[in-house]
Amino acid sequence: MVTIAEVARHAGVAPSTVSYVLTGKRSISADTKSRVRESIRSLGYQPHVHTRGLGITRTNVIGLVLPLRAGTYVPAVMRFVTAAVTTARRYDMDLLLMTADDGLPALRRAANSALVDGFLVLDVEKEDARLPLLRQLSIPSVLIGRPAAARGLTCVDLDFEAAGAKCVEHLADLGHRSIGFLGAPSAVYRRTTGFAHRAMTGFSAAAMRRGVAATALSVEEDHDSVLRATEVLVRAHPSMTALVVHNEAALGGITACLRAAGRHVPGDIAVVAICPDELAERMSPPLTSVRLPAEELGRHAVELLVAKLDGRQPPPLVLLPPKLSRRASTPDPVDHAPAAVRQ
Amino acid sequence: MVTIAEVARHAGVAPSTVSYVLTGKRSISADTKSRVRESIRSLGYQPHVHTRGLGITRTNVIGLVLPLRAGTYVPAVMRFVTAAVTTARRYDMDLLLMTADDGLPALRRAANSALVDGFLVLDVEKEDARLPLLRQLSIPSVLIGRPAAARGLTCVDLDFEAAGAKCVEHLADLGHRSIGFLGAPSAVYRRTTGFAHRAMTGFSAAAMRRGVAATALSVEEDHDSVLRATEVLVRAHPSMTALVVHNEAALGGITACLRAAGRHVPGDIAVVAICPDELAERMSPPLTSVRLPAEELGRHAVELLVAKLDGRQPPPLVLLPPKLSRRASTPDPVDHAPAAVRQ
DNA sequence: CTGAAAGCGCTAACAT
DNA sequence: ATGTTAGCGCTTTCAG
Repeated sequence: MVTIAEVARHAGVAPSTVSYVLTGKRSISADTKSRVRESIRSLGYQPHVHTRGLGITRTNVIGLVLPLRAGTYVPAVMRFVTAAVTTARRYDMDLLLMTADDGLPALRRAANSALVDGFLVLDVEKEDARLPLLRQLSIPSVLIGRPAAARGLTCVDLDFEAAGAKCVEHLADLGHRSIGFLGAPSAVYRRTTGFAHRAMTGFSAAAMRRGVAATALSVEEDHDSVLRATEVLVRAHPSMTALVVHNEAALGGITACLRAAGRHVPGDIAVVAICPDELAERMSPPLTSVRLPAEELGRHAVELLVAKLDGRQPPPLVLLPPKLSRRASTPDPVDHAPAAVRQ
Repeated sequence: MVTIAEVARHAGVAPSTVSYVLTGKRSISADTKSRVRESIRSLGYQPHVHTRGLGITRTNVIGLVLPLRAGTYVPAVMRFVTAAVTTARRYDMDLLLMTADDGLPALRRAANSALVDGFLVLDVEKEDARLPLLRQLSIPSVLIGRPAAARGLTCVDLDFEAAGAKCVEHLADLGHRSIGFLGAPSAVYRRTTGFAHRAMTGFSAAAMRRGVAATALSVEEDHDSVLRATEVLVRAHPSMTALVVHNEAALGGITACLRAAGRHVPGDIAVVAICPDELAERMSPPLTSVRLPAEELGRHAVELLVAKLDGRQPPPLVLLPPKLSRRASTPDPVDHAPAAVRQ
């Protein structure tokens, strides 16, 4: 291993001089400087990561904090990783995937040892335990998600409130006057996960604005629960002609469950999903959906972090606007469709 | 910042004693141990990774070398990453995704600066420029792939030779006597990529053993090339009743192309693919396939690396046996099928 | 402008 | 079973 001492010997100077050439913290004669540079090159010297007093030298590594808790759906997380790693490459940076269940010690370790230049944090909860630490660390971080107290932090997220609203707008424009909402498992709402809550809020508020009847229900992950929820909705609200689904697990069986409850998609009931585009496209019939833009979120997150590392002051919050793609599950109203019923 | 010295003072012992309590590298009296532990807790001590003598202490980070060259199909690579990151977590290790196009400087940097404990190298070519460096580095590495000179290195790969053979065996068992092979683009064979070559070799050798007529063709990635290749095969070998396809890009259009050449799958011609299972399942008709087990390769690779880090001596080469899943594209022979023709 | 030398927090010989 | 001490590679005083 080639050390600073060897470089110094090779260049005929003191170790400290080499250090100063590297850090630029004091002026060095052009002659010495070039001699040291030459030695560095010819010996192939590489600074040793574990001995940088203050993070003066960048590591060009971004710490991506993604706890692999039980129940984490890894492929979904990987969509973020793919986007982040691709974007990071454009800035000549690498990604350290930090998957420890309890992030705190790992975060502290990585920050203190100057292993990474900054953090990207996934899976952010409303009252996230990691926030105080992140604020206090010397290296910057960007959150994917939207905690309650974002003060002093940078966040990227989909505007889930607008997403919920957009679903309602689309359906109301098509003439629907009674709309159901199938949300995440109730545990998600009980935890302070935020995004689920915000989508539901957006949905309800938009329904009020448009004078549309709205009924929201949380749905567990098992098939039975989906079946029961749809039946409840259909029975209690026979005039309901549209459904918004914000639950990827439930999505797979939704058409079949509605059919079991006596409703045909899209003839009897229209469906809009909030989910990744690929998923919506692959359903039969293909579902109109507001997309969950993992790719864009990942890309923006990296770009925000790079901006902070460069000393720029990026906006504290980037909220991606929702984009609705219309597919077969929300056709134009036809004459023989069940009459829309005013609330 | 709480240091080991402060903990020592607080517990009334020497710094080294604290260190030994932490590392467990020598026996400490139960009394002292608990006193030190108590001090650590009450002072909130966090080890500072910044100063570990020689790379004796591990960083618990694995460097995953995956050059994101132009043309790299990221989702395919991510299948390895997913498997690797999940397995690494089980050993309490993290993954550093090193995506620089030219791996050499990055490899050297990571190794010299003790950023990672070892490397996992993807995308290994037969004469890989990184091999000499990897051999000479002080940290271990595991290759996914199979270079020509594997001496001193550890490799994991699918046994592509057996995979090619397995396709032939299956088809020969069904009575086919003339089989075609559509391989990777010719550039892949010209480059020393190995796996393509080995699959083809296995195919040809098995055909010889079984006394089956074999015709191999390389296929470019564009649709036209697929069309042309199938036509050539069908025309030149009218008695051909089966096809082995080792080319993911060509797979999508293969059924249509055969149809255009006047052959129906599986009525007129049977098809076996070497590709990920998901892909084969989603085709219509679903294709019999030998699966490309990215998940297992990733898992094995991490496990081999961990073994080396623990000072164990893992086998230098793990060759996963091919697994053939039969699907609709290779039905049992029926009476009205074209008569099998002996060579 | 440059060297010598004292640490940084920690580990591992070498002592007892 | 524990303490003492000499480094690890690098930065940063302190002296010229």
